[in-house]
Amino acid sequence: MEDVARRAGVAKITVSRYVREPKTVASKTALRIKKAIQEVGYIPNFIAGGLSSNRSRIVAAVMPTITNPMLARMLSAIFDELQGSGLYLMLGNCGGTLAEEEEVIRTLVAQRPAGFVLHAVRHSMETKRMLKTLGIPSVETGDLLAEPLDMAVSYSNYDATKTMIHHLCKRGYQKIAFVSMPLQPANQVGERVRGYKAALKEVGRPIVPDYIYETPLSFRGGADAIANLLERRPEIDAAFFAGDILAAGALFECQRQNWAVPGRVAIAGFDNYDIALQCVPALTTVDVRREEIGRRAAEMLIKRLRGESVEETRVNVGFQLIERAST
Amino acid sequence: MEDVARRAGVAKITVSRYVREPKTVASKTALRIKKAIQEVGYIPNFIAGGLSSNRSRIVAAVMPTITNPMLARMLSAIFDELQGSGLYLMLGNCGGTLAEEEEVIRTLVAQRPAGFVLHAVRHSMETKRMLKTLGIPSVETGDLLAEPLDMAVSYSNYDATKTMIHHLCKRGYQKIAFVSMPLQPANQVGERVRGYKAALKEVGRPIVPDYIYETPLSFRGGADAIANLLERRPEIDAAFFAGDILAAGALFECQRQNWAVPGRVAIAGFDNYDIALQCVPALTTVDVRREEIGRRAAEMLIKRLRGESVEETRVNVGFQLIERAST
DNA sequence: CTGTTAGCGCGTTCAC
DNA sequence: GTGAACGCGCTAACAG
Repeated sequence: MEDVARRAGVAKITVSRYVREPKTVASKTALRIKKAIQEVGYIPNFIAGGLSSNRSRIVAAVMPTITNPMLARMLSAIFDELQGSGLYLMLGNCGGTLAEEEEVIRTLVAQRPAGFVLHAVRHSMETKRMLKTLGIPSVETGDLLAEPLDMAVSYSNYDATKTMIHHLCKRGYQKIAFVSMPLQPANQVGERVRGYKAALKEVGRPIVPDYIYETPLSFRGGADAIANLLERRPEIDAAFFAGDILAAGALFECQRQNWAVPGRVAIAGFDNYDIALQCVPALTTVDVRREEIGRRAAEMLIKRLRGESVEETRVNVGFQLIERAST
Repeated sequence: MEDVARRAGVAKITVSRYVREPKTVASKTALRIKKAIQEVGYIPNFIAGGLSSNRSRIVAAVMPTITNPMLARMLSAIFDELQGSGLYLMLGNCGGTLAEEEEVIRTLVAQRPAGFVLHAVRHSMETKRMLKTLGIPSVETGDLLAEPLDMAVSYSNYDATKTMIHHLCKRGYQKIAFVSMPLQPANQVGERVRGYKAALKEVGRPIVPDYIYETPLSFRGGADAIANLLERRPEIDAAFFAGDILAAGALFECQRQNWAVPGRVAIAGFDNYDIALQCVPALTTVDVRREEIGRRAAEMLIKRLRGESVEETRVNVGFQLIERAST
């Protein structure tokens, strides 16, 4: 940068201003600087800039996994939005426990990110302390918590599940199973189980522990679930899967076993992943607009980083029941 | 850090050493420092450290998209490996052209990443210049290029496709279509088309332009492809899809249309995604170990960053033809 | 609109 | 095994 300044016959600070806000320097000067930058092949160093301005351009996203297509979609939306504002995206993997998230955040904060996107639905005291101490804004995306750390954009897993179970009841199904990925302290499964139980209670049905099944989030997991459930409890006539991947896996198993869907068993999913529309029969599911969650989460962070105030810090993007042939 | 040093009765530099390499300070001193760190709630700042040591802990991965499950798997493996060495992962989105990649890299280098993982198969001159000027090591993962920029871990898209087409020929299929995502200057589609054509040539079959079809990488894209191909060219009796997502979408379309697979048309995929094994019939496909590519790419970068020399800079992880019921 | 001065929080280099 | 001085590349704050 020194080099550039000399060539352009200005002070370093003027070059710095040109790099950050080209409009703040006179157009003649700007032109000289531009030329000098090209001659020297200057590549700015935002790290050094961040150190001196105490402001980094990095946003950290902490997710349980990125191989889940739904999270990948959200992450992608976050990324696109950040990119438009010259921000960078750094990844963190938080597993399913508070301790894991704390550990990841402890290492991430050493990079002094400008903001955090957190997908976990709960956080340790130490996590909260670190974010507070450093004054780093955050957006939570996993569920619409009553009291977010800072900001939140999501939907209610509880309501969404309840709505789906009510739909299955209305369609006349009597014995409804609930299948999900393993329950973890920090994931949304707990809220979904709550929704399932609440719906059954509201229509006066008993809660049968055997109808609740945890399995890995994969096609195979869904297939195993439906096979096991129907073997142990043949009276089951509908199953809700907390993820279309699970539901599709179950559907494939039904095809292999020649169990009619929804004749023998109705199948409902969650997420409205592409496959839910494309598989045969198409799956009833819940649409959650992950892209919108990602986009708005990024927007809120960006606003905050610009120093603007964010009026709505707890945004509900809602969900939508999508009825298709599988139920 | 000053604070911590005072409390522990040592100089800042000793604290610094403790943070980076706890073993280099005497155990008694270390204990005092540890205590002081906890008391103060000190959070190290690797940004500042990087500025002074001219070494960052960030690795940038530049991919065309992360919503592709295959890339997500690779990315996840990269991430896990980096995490073990205290490195961070930053994302970049390179689209399909050299210019897009150049632009993304131009902005990413401002964060002075310690290394790059590049999935594109070609790069602009300026991209090469930037990486060279800054001396940033890189690993390419998109294809096994003859002359990588620096290091490369991948497989041959050309060979893999050729192997698959030969398999279809051996199984007796006569009119074989090729379906892929849109060809872009920097993606692997070109290599796969080359493999398709080479295989047909080797067995003395004509190359019919109508049999080559580009479609968006989605279930819907695969469904549209098979529907259009069979309408316009009913003689087609097998189709290779450059992605299991496409192949599965085509399979779903066949189920809707009651076209027997492989009776009416054989379907082959690429990637050995979970769905290929689970759908009915299971899909013949090519297994590419994305996790291994990601893991080894990260390993090579880590070695390089440690100052160790990397003997094998061009690693072929190979591929494997998986024959299943769909062909 | 542009320049000067001071310092961000560390690590490097040498010394002890 | 530990410490002091200096500087990494840039920007805040103020002045002109």
